[in-house]
Amino acid sequence: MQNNFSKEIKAKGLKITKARLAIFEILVKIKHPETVQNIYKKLKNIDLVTLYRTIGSFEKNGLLRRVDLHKDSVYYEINTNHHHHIICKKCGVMEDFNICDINRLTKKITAKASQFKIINEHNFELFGVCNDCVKS
Amino acid sequence: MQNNFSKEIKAKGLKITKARLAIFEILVKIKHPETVQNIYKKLKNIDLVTLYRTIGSFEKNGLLRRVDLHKDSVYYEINTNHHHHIICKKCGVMEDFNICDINRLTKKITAKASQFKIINEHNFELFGVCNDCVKS
DNA sequence: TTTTTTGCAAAAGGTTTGCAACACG
DNA sequence: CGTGTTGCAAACCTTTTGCAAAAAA
Repeated sequence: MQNNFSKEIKAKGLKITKARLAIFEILVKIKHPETVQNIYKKLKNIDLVTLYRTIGSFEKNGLLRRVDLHKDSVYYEINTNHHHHIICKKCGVMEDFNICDINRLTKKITAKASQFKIINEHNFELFGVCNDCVKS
Repeated sequence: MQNNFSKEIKAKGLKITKARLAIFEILVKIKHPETVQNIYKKLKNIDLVTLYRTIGSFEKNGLLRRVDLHKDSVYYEINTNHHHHIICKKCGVMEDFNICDINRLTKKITAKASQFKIINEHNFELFGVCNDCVKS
């Protein structure tokens, strides 16, 4: 059982399985953050429990990023092309951006922090009102 | 029924009630982000359902911030003294920081964004390993 | 063949809803 | 007094757990 995504999964020390390949493929395709339930809807013949377990292990291994969009559910996104999101509080529309200056900021922050020198992950999402919702 | 917190609540157009004052007071005291369940434990004679509804309305009215710490539950924090958090991925210890350059960043970001000019909220949390956990 | 992963059923949590009683202003 | 808020019970939805069968290496 081999395809384009086997390498990424194997590189994390995980076994290649039908479920993992299918889930990884969906995540690569959708690009945008998505809920577990919506990922599940796109899956065929994979149990919801397996999806939860797979997402858990993908997240732990850094294949997946968890994104907080201040919505009811948790969203997950494939962890490539480092970027963040602006979310419209009115209609929910989303746009990506890639300015985040994280290196410069973490340097400044760790210089001041008393308990931390090592920072290796970050959340950064913006919320506002999209141009369409401003008009109406 | 009046105390120090009546003003803040009234300013948002909410009625002053026993539940709202009690919940607001707890949130002011704990300062750190906290789960609904833990806030509930500190409450007396207030139903969990009322707590959920109150948190919902406080959040909508900007009295409360929701903070994503990449843990199982959602955390809430009183929305004063703008700051963010560094969380240790190993032991969960948390430290505040207040460098975030949000104004400079949102200017750069909205200049490039195609669908957004107005940004009025943001998430920004860092994750790393605290100095104690590095040693052990 | 050994170890990990999966599916199913069921349990456990967390959050929301409907409705009648109550309290604020 | 009218409207918004609360408490209770129950529903609902999400996520986790245990265990036996199946699959990967």
